[in-house]
Amino acid sequence: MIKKRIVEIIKEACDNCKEKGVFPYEINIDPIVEIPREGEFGDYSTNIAFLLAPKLRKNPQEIAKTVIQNMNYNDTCEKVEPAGKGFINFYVKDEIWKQTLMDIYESGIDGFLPDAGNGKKVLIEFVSANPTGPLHIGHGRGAAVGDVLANILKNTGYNVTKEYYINDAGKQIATLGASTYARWRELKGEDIEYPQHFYQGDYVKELAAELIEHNVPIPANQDEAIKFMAGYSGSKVMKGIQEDLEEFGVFFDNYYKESTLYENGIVDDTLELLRQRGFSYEKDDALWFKTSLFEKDEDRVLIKSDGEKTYFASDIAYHREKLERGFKLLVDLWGSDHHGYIPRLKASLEALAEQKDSLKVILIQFVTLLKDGKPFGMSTRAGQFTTLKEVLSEVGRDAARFFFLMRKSDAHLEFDLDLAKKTSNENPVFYVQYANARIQSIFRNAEEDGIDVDTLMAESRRQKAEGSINIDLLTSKDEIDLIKAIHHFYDVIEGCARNLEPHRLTFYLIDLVGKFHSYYNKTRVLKNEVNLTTARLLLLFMLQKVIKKGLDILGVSAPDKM
RNA sequence: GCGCCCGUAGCUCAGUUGGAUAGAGCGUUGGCCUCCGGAGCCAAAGGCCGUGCGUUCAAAUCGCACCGGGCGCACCA
Repeated sequence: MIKKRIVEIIKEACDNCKEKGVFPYEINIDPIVEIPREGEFGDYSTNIAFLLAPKLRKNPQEIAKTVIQNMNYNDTCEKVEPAGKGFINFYVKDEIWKQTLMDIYESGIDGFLPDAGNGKKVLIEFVSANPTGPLHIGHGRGAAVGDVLANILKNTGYNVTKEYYINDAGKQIATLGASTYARWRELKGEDIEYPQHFYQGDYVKELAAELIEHNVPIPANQDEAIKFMAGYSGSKVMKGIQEDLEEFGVFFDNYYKESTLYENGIVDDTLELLRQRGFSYEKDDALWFKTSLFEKDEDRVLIKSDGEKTYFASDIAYHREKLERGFKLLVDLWGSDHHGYIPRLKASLEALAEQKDSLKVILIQFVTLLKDGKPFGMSTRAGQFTTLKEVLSEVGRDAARFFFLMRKSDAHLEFDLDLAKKTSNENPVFYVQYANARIQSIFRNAEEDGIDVDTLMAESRRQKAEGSINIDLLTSKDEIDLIKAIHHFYDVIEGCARNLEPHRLTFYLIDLVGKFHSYYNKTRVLKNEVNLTTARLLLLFMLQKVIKKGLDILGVSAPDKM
């Protein structure tokens, strides 16, 4: 990593300044090195002079000059310049850039990616839709974001577990049972009123019809029948959800049932623990948690006056259980309408384990479907669904996943169905995939010229050892820029992981691929002088590795032909 | 009333830990293959970064107030 080398160079320079007595004392700040906006400010820049200025009581421009004078950068940079009001800009040697290309080849793309996680155990919980109806498009967005985030964390050295939490103990499942029972009686010819608060979707009728069709024996007692149907419908719906997720390319390591928390006494244990520590109290025949002790929020009910436990109670138990399973970082993806729930849950983790910061909640904003430029199918009328399944069959997995990741997750997303279906440059999915197909096409043509790209790579590796490296012939600005862009994959992935923001990868890929398309248009790869062709093929080889890896993390396919 | 998110080009949106002259796609206008895939490329036009005040060497980014949009504020799940 060149950036790390730059940080070292700066630190060394500061040490030199101290030794020579230029600085009165040891400088102990981590210099911030960033990639400047494209332009004349070099490959990297640091603001360290600004940070030192108040301490040394000197003008930042002067400090920048002093630091540079005491800097040994010749191994990495062709020049280092003071700029602006006190920036220090680093211009990395082209040879170094080219060298990193070979280094990435040596280490492989996986070895190249950062190891920020260091094996840390992460539990990422997402979707977690109640099994009372099919997944809708909002769940799809959560599924895409969660799955890709998991991929990113896995690729940066985290030990990741993906989990789906099933609320199977609450009232909703009971209502699903009652709904199915009511529909079942209707189908049996009874004239009954179907209550407003029951599930309105047609899938309930279908479930009831199935029961009749397959002659499933129904208990005669009404309560037992409802209970039976709750179990039946719940597992059927859950199965459907799993099938939809599978089609979407999302697989979970665990499905964790709320009911197991009760069966294993974890909820009662947790409540007892809170009571012992004095974080709960009784009022109006209910048991309350002292949220206000930890967060700017009101106290919340754990056990209602009728003796029933709230969802909050089991959620606390669930998250405590996550910590006890050894997870150090808990990532939850919730619909943004649940944002008000964050403080109380964090408060509970603080109360139980002083670990409120180990919980990171990512909010998923709403998705609006657009068709013919107009919002579509978002009726609030009960029972009207715009299901994930429908969207998938309309636009396919690749476009759906890619589109869900084109916005940061806490921003509204307009999902343009027409655009997602287009096979043109307007559709960014195809734009990215097309780049890969184009490179592959060049490789196919190369093969016709008797060049096998894989053997070529091995060859260039040997040449490197002999000191005559083909990549020396990559001299144009476009080529160096492409190499830099390839190298920045590292920073992008690191940023995605640090901020838990997978959308950055999507933007990076679009940008990277744009550089390639531009390069392709002005530069001929094949049928040049043989060493030049070789050098350019090598560049494309590494570029393709990054594109494929990026798409792989997004869970989007990278076809060789389109 | 209280809280959270959002406000950047005509539209949809990026903008790194606060950094230098604000970025892309679409749309508009005008160009580019005898040539590795035109599902592509190049160029132009387009901006009070919602408004005001503050913090800072430096603010689209942080703080406060206001305006506008969305969403929450149950002994619901």
